[in-house]
Formats: sequence, structure tokens, C-alpha cells
Amino acid sequence: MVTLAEVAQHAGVSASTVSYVLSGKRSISATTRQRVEQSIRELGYHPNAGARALASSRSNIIALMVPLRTDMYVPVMMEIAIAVATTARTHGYDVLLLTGEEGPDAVRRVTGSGLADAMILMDVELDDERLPLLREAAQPSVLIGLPADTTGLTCVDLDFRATGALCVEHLAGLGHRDVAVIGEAPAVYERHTGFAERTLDGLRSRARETDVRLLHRPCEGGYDAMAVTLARVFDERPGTTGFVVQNESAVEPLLALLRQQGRAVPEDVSVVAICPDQVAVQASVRLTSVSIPAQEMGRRAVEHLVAKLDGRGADEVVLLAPELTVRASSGPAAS
Amino acid sequence: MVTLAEVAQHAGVSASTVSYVLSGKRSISATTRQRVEQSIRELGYHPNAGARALASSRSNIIALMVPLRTDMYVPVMMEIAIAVATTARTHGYDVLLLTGEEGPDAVRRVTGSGLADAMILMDVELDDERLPLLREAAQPSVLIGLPADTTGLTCVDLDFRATGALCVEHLAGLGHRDVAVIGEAPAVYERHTGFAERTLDGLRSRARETDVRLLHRPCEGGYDAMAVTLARVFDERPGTTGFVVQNESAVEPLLALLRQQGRAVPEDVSVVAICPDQVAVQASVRLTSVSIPAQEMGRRAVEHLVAKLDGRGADEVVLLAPELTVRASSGPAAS
DNA sequence: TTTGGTTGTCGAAGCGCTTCGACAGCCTAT
DNA sequence: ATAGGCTGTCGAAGCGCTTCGACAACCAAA
Repeated sequence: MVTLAEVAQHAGVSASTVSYVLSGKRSISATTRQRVEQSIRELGYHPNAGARALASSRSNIIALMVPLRTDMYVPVMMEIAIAVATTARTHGYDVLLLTGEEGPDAVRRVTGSGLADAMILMDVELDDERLPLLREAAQPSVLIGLPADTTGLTCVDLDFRATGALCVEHLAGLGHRDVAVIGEAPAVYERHTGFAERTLDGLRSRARETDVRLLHRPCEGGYDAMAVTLARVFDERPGTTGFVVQNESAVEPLLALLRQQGRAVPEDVSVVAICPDQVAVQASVRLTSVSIPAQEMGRRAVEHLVAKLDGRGADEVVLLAPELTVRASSGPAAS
Repeated sequence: MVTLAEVAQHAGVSASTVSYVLSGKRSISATTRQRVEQSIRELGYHPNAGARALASSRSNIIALMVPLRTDMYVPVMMEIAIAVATTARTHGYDVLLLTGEEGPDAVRRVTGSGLADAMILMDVELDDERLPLLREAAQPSVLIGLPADTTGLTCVDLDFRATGALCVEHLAGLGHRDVAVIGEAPAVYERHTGFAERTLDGLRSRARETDVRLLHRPCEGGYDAMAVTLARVFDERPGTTGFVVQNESAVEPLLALLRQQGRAVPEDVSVVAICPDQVAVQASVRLTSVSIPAQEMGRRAVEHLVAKLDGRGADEVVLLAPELTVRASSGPAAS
């Protein structure tokens, strides 16, 4: 294990000089810098992370809390996590992976131990237990998601209200009057996950404005659950011609069932999904969809955090504008 | 920020005593221990991670390298990652998330800086550039996956060879004579990912033994790619009655296409998938499948690592035995 | 009573780094 | 020539913890 002192000796300078070469916090003559850099390379020196953290009280680590459950949005979570990790690296940070399992304790542990300089939280509930801790914490944090009370917090999320509105608007514009919403699993609503409720909000308010009748049904993923839900939908509203699907794992089952019932997409029934683009283009019908900008969210979260760590940037709620891409699953309502 | 010294003062003991209470490395009288623990609680003390790492040269962090690409097995990767994180926590370790992006440099950075005490690598290629570094590293490591040369390494993986054999065996036992294998995307084979080749190996050798004719076709995920592939299969082997699918994102498209062509599953055609159980039961036909024990793999990897860190346990290759669950997608060959 | 072994506690050294103040050397303006 | 301001470098003090050796205090055996 090569140390700073050894590099200094090898280069014939003092330890502090080597440190300043590394950090760039004081000016160093070109010749000295080169000599030091040469020694670093020759000896294969890597600064010790612990020592650095201790001396500078900066760990250069960002903690990322991911939800423990894998009952929803797995690809989205993964994409966000990877975007966070790669973006963090470009700013010289590493990422610590925490699962939601520990809950508030994890926040205490991280803020108390100086393990991480900052935190990113995913899957935030409307009234999350962790929020008070974050407000008091010395370390900055960013939420991916939107809780009920955002004072003193910074959040990044898709504007799900606008997303809901956009979906209805699209279908209304095509002449659909009866629209069914296939929502997330009931459990998601029960734990008051913000995005699900906000989407519903957007759907409903725009439906009112455009004179669309809305039927909202939560739905577990999978074929069987979707079959039951779909039967109920057509039972209650036989004239349904439009679908908005928020549950990723209900999309393909829905398409299969519609096909099976002889309802053509998009001739008889239009489907709009809220899902990552990748899912939309891989489906058996290329789906008209509002994409979930997972990478963008991860990237933005890290950049906000880095700004805060550098003393720039203040608390702020960033809602990304939804974009609807028309593909092959939606068309004019049959009339 | 409360320090050890402050706790010591508050409890009326020396710093080292507090340290020994925390670590349990020396015996402490019950009364002293209680007094110290009381002070820790009252002051809300959390040991500083950096200081600890520096003094003990142990960071209590395990690095996890996940593949950057999300072109395959996303749910599996996610499940492994979460299993690693939760298992690590039960042993007092945190997990650092690294993406494959940096490649060998990431290994150097981690081993050089003492950032982590150990590493877990996913998505290992047959002849991975990172392997030589791992063999030399002071820190122990575990691979999830199986490279060509495993000397000096410890690996955990599903026995994909046996998995392939098991799939063929099941279909052969049902009387199928012409079996098509829908493989991973061509890129996966090109980069010599071990599991894909080993599966193929197992499929082929058992096919030879059971007198089954095999047709292997790599396939990008998605509906369109599957349609092209399927057309080719029936073109070349019209008598095909069995399918083994390794590419998760080809499963649902395959089922949809078969249905569309009027081929009933499992009456006309049997399908066996290699995928997580969750995917198998959520499909439009409940799939006969060999499950990928993602959680188990993550757990085993961590436990091996912890054993090594404790001075127990040696290098070893652990191949988990595959298990085939018969569901509704396979049945006797029509004859 | 002395000796020897435990048990529980303490003090001090040091892990490898950052950072502050000091200062030598030089250049420019007086 | 002198004062003042830069630049580039160094020494030393710590960051908060672990850990080693030392050593009182006690008990049991001789």
C-alpha cells in the first residue's frame, strides 16, 4: 500500500505539496507537478479513502436508497440507479446502495457516520417517515418522487399530473368518450405513493374538462389479474374505447386479452401507456406512450446534489414535462 | 457531530474503553458497559466511518459491480443487487454500487484506495479483463457468473449447463423431437458471456443423448425480432413442437405469435423458459420454467465474501442446481 | 504471606490524509 | 535601495478512531 508520504519522498517534495498537486487547491509549479505526477504513476499510488474522508470530512460518496420491493417499475428503478451511478462518477462521487428496508434508521446511520456526503431517495411516499430527518440533516438530499409537503426539500420527478392530463387529452382528441384507467396494484395506492395519486388527479381533472368518462381500476400485474379487471371494465362500461395503462406489467396481458376478444388495436380500442420507451417499442403493438425519463431523473438528481455540495443551488422542486409519443396503439374512436 | 471522546467523557471512562464496548474485543464489566451504552444513546453517537476505516483499515463496505447495459436480465440483476445489499447489511456491511463502465479501472480504484473490503462482480465474461486484477488483489472477491479460467477465484452461478440439459430432458420426455432454442441477443454471444454458451452446451449434449434435433437462434427481445425468428424456425423445421426460451423479453412475443398462428400451447407446441419465477407466473400462459435463483445467488455471494473476510472459507466454484417447475406451457407432443 | 494468573481499564501511538500559517525567493513599484 | 505583493513550498497540527502494552486490583493456589 503506497502512501502519500512515500510519493513525496520519491518525488523529493513534502507531503503537503503532493496533496496540493492532487487537489489543485494551491498553485504548484509545472516542474514540481510533473515530478509528483510521475512518482504517482511509477509507484501506482491511490489515495486512501478512509484517511481522506477523515481529514477532509468528505467521503465523496452519495447514498442512494432504493425501494426494497420489486413489485413495480423494476426497469425504471434500475435505469435510475445506473444513471445515478454513472453521473456521480463523472463528478468524482461513488454511490452507496441502501435498500428501503432499514427505513429512517438508514438515514440516521448515514448522516450520523459521515458515510455519505449526500443522499438520494427513491420511492418516496406522500408522508414519508424519513423526511423530517432529511430536513434536519447536515447533508443535502434529493428525492426522486414528490411527497405531500416539500418545504425544505428538493425533489425531481416526472410531472405525473400533467402526464395524466396528457393521456386523457390525447384520447379525447381522438374522439374517445369512455376511457378506462388500468392503475398500479392496490397496494401502491394504499401506501400513498405520490405519483399514482397525482396521475389519477391529472387524468380526472382533464377528463372533466374534456367531457370524458373515466373508470379507474387498480390492477396487479400479470395476465390473470388483468383478465379479471378487463372483464369488470367492459361489464361496467361496455362502450369503453380508450385505455390508459400505468402498470407496466399489465400492458402485455391487456394487449393479449384484447386480441383474444377480437378487439383490434387501434381500430376498436386505443391504448396509451405510461412506461419507459423501451417497453413501449418492445410490446406486441408499438405503444403510444408517455415515457418515464428514468435516466434524466437520475442524472438531474445527482447534478442537483453536486451543486448543493459545491455550495451552489437551493431547494427546488423540478417536475419534468411529460412527452407523449404517438405510436401504433392509438387512433380515432370508432363512431 | 458527537465523537468517541465526548461519549467517554460523558460516561466517565477513557476513549479506549468506549471503543472496546463498541467492538467487544476486550471484556468490559457489566456496569461500565451499561454506563457507556447509556451515554451513547443519550448523546446520539454514531462512529465516524472514515476514522474507523483509517484506524482499522476496514471500511465495512462491499463493492458490487453491475453491468452498465440494460439489454438483458434487468429484473435478475435488480434482484441480485437487492439481495446483496440486504444480506450485506445483516453482516454489518454496506454496498457500493459500481457500474461496469469503468471496467478494470474500477477494480484498481477500489482495491487501491481501500474504499471497499471486498468485491462482487456480475456479468462476468469468459475472458474478463478484470480477472487478473482480482487474482492479485489483497481484497477477496466473488464472481456471479463463471469465466473460462476459475483458478484462484470464487464463483457463484446457476449451473446453466445442467439447466440446458434439464430443459431438453423435459421436452424429450414429453416426446418432442424437434426443439427450437430462442437464445439471447446475438451481442450476448459475441461478447462471450459464459452463461449463454454453457446453456447451449447443456442443451446440445443432452439433445444428442436423447435424440432431439435442436435449432438454436439468437434473438433480440421484442415482438418484431421474435416474429422474424419464429418465421425462420418454422421455415427450416416445420415439425418443431418444442421451444426453449432464454431471452426473457422474447417470451411474451413468442406466446402472442403462436396464438396468432393458431398453434395452441401446450397442445400443439410446448414452451420451456429460463427466467425468474415471477416472470413465469405472470406470463399469458403460466410457463414451465427453470427459475433463475437471483436472490439465492446474491445471498451466497455475500456470505462467501464475509466468510473470507473473517478468515474462513477458501476459493470455490458454487454451481446452484437448476430446478424445473412444470406449469401450463408444456405437455406431451402431438403425435 | 508470596506468587502468579485473571480481569478491566487506561494512555499513547499512529492510521494517511488535508489544511493552515509561515516563509523564502522573486518581481515590481516606489 | 527598500517596501510590498506574489508564488511555490514546507512543517506541523489535527481529523476520530483502533489497538497495543502497561498496570492496578482482585482472586486463587502454594
